[in-house]
Amino acid sequence: MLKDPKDRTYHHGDLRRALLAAAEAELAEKGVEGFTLRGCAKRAGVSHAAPAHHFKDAAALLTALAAEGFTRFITAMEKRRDAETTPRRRLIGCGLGYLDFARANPALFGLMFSSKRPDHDDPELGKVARRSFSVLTEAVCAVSGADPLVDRSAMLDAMTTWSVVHGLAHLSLAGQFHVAVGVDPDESYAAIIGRALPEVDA
Amino acid sequence: MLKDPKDRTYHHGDLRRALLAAAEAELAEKGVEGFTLRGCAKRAGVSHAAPAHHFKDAAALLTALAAEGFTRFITAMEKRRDAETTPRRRLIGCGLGYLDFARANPALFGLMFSSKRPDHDDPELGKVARRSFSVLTEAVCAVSGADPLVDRSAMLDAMTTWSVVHGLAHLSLAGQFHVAVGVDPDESYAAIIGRALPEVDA
DNA sequence: TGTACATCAGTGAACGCGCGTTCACTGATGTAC
DNA sequence: TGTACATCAGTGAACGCGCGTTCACTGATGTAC
Repeated sequence: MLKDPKDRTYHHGDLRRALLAAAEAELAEKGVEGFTLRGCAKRAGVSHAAPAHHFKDAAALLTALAAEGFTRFITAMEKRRDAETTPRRRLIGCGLGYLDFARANPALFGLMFSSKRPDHDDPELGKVARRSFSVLTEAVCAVSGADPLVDRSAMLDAMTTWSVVHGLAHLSLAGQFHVAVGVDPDESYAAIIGRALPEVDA
Repeated sequence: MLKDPKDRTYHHGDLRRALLAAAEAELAEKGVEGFTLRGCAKRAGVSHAAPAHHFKDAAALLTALAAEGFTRFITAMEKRRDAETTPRRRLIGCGLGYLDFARANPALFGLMFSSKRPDHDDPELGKVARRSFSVLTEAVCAVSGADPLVDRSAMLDAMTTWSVVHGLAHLSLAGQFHVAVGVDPDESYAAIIGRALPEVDA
């Protein structure tokens, strides 16, 4: 994460980006509760006063990081979804992408969903978070053929799918499923998501 | 939380219990990330050095609090379960108790499941946490008639139910379902849990 | 192309703050005789 | 029942630490002429 001293210039070039990367590493290493601005600055190789030029405070940095997390989260879901063809398999793909992201970025996932340190009223963060949720609900919609916004049963279907995937992600990260999951987690996870889905097509 | 000064004796009487209560209030007010030992001591009306006689450090206090949370969590599930008669309704009752607890104690729920500050390797905490999980899996078992420990499909059923309830709790606390849930959350929640259940009896 | 200058991004010393921890102490309690 | 004494639980002052924040500064960059 630290720059090569030979590349060292007085001006960093892209400290904002470097701080986001440092923050992510810091988060992974220390956890949300041990996260500090000074630690990020040190990791990015700048003085501890430098971040102030880019982020008002720690909350602002964490808010930006959470937003970046959500865009990567969306990408993870879309990637798995687009590898499938039937609506049902595409929906399960979204769920598996959701779980891929959570397992690959546990600390970031926790920041996005379980921490109060980011400013969840930030419009930018709210926008991208809502967009990520719509990826899942749209996939549910494609299975049931009904719009969750008008059809109550479709809404409950969407909430069910979202809940099972979200719960699976949390419990999996908490290490509750180690034994049960076995060597190929994807297979178990797909079976679990499938169980929570309405039996429309197979 | 502070004692009546007239009751004041040099020895507190039950400072350990008072500290646990103070910690819970402190947690609810400041969040896990803003939780401090000094704040607890102040709230309990003792000097900040007093807690050391009862808890080694903040992690020990939070570990004990999380353990207490799990026992109350178990009670919440059992209460709702025991109000029902059929296995399926008893299982849904467990889930609703799970959600009752999460909504009534959001900060404590977060401490138990999403924080790294308590010592999750503590044997006492591990024991009561495992016991709480078994309440749910036993109820699943009563529905399917199969033992999750031997039957793989029953295991997946248990994981599905647990996941959907856990995800529902998290998302509900995060405020994602406000609009969708309506005036009677229980009815929506029961419908969602029911959707994730195998169709054995009705 | 060269020079002067404004702007910007980073430095490093200093600050006050609240934290956990330590320690000598003191008042209350329990027990032995 | 009374006295002496050990033990225990809480006090309050002191400490060092890392935190966020501030501020005068300085080096790099971009632009006007």
